[in-house]
Amino acid sequence: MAKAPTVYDVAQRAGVSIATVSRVLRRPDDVRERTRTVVHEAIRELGYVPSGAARGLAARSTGVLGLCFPDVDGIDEVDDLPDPVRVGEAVEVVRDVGGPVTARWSNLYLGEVMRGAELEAWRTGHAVMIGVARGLRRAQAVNELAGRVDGLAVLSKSVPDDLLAHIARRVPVVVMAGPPQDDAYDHISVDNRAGTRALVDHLIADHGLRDLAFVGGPFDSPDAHERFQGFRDALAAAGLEVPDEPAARSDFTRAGARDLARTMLAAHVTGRGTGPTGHALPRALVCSNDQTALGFLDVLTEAGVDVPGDVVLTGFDGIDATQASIPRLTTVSQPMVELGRAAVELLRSRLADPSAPAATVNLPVRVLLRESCGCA
Amino acid sequence: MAKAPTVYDVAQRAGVSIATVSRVLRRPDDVRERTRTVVHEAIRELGYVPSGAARGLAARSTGVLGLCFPDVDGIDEVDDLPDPVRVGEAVEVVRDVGGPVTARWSNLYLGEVMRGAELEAWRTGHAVMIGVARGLRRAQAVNELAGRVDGLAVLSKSVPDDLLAHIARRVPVVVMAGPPQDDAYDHISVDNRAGTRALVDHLIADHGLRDLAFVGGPFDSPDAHERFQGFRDALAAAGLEVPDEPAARSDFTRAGARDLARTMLAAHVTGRGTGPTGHALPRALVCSNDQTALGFLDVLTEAGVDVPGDVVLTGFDGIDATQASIPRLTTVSQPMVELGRAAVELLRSRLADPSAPAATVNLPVRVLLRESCGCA
DNA sequence: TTGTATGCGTTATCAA
DNA sequence: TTGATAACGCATACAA
Repeated sequence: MAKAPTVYDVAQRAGVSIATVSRVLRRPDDVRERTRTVVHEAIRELGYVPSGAARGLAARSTGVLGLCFPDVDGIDEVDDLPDPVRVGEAVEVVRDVGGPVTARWSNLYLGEVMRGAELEAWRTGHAVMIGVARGLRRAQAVNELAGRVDGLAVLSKSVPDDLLAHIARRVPVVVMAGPPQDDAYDHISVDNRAGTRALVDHLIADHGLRDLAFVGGPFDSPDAHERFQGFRDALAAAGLEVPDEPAARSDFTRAGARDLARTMLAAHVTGRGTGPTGHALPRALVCSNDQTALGFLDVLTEAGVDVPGDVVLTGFDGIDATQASIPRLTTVSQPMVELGRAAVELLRSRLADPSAPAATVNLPVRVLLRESCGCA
Repeated sequence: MAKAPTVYDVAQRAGVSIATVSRVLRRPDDVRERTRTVVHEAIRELGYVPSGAARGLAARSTGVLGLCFPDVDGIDEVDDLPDPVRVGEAVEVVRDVGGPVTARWSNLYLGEVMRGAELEAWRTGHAVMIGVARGLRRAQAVNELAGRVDGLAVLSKSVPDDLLAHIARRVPVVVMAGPPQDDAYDHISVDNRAGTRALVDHLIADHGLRDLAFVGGPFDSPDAHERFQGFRDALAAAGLEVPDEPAARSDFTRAGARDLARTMLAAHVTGRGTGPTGHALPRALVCSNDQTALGFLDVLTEAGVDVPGDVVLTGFDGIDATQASIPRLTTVSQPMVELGRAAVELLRSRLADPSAPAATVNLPVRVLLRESCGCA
């Protein structure tokens, strides 16, 4: 890196002015063919690569869009992250005895969202910069990210409100995947409620189920809450009794769901009333996410309860593991890639028309009917 | 976005010079406490966010590291990518009859690499910018990426050699996951050869296998080639006959592997010789990647061939699906997150000492012994 | 079609 | 401890 060549170097070598060099790159049609050739030659000989910083400064636009995610690694401070250990060239041989399959929901989810965003950004000639709001320096990191981009897509809850308000004064912000909210930002949300509603409609109408229970998620999850509302909508529409609260709440993890399932199973087996299977499990368990449903499936299968024969089970999210379970899980798949694409799309239209009123795009979901609800 | 405030605005409001504003942000200790407070107040009132472009220009360093990947979406041109279709709020209900599970190896792989890179970058106060080398404008996109970062980590084969040479004159480049190569770049490679060697050593030593075959990958895959070398190393060390070529070659996809497996199976069943299972399948199939092994597993299981009883099967990569198969697949897991971390690490040391000789870091892999090789 | 000159918003050097 | 002021590398309005 001897010192990167600049427009001046190229101009000198090509025997033209710096303006011409710039033009060759930005508006080739305004330059005589011969000149263009000479300049390109100089560029190639010198190994010239334009400085993005200088360009962004002069053009008042960086051509970069930002993506801000919450931390999913459970790493909060620099100290939490051990220095990488390299065992040299040693190959470790490990007897893998199994155990719970690693839950990589978040990784996959975010990865897909990024993929969609990158795709749409590429399509429109933008670059993408990613940032994770984590740690104590979170504010600074988010701030710097905002300073480097033309627009910022933020995953709901990943940035504190006041910080978000601050950076939103500099760049357009779109919030991804939160509940539709009435603030100053553009929103891109996923139709949790309608998705659950459609799923439960199916259970009631096509499978004739009437004894359904909802397994909720964490209290502070707006997604889980909306899904529960969709559940209630369906019951109400069918004239069934509508519960005020979920029958139980999971923590959205597979392991947590297993514990919950065991507890419920024990209570029912020892307990009150009988159902088709000799105990009072509901005929259908509508779970607020896939991990929860899979955890239940683990326990039910282990206990000899047939799914969907004895208990119908459904999830939400559409993670890969739902295709691999036995039976495969009926679920509602989230448009993860679309989420990223839509965010970038919204950002672009906001950039094009800064004065338009804040918009909310509600992305449709897809109900995937598989074996766990009794569909072939 | 009324027009973002600048240092001048902040300085005026705080009644100080722009130099002081800059200092408050970069070297707070050089500023009197009282002054600091005043400036911070002005910053907050004005909603000031420093311009990354201006900063990068003045400081001659952007604080951003770049990550360049090959396209994995099969999208080559803008026209290949349909405009996103929003069905409004309609929820689509789909009967999912199954079929091959979508192969998302690349996505997951790249996602993990990014995760590692982001983590390490965050740790050291850098931002990460991603770029996919795809389409006709690939050269321009890569060029622009290079112009915006302090260093660039490139996935092997994602950028043409001449282009790479060009941008390497401006920013340090590290090549990820290619074969160790003797060029001017820093490399971070995965120990494909030693990993396969260790795996096959295990099959021979611990399971007493002597009739092993290697299912290769595409001709142009250096990874597949190295793994084959590791296979040969192990056979040679055990005094077994060493083949010059893989017994067969898959295209690294599960579907392709299935076809291949069917062909092989047919040939053997109708054919020459007999083995423990009544036909001449080798006792062990060492596959060059997981998808290939899983495709074989599909077909073998379907044909009633017991794995590992009749045929031992192994893969390479360590994708999630290998934990879900029955039996679970013995494989060699790639250090994907580590790959990203190491790349950023290398970039940093290169930035710190531009004159150091090009280095190659060989990342160790982990052999995961599971049921498909006969381990409990 | 090309060149000149100015400004973009910071950082950093040097004085004060 | 603070303030002037000169880069930084490019885009662009205006002249030629």
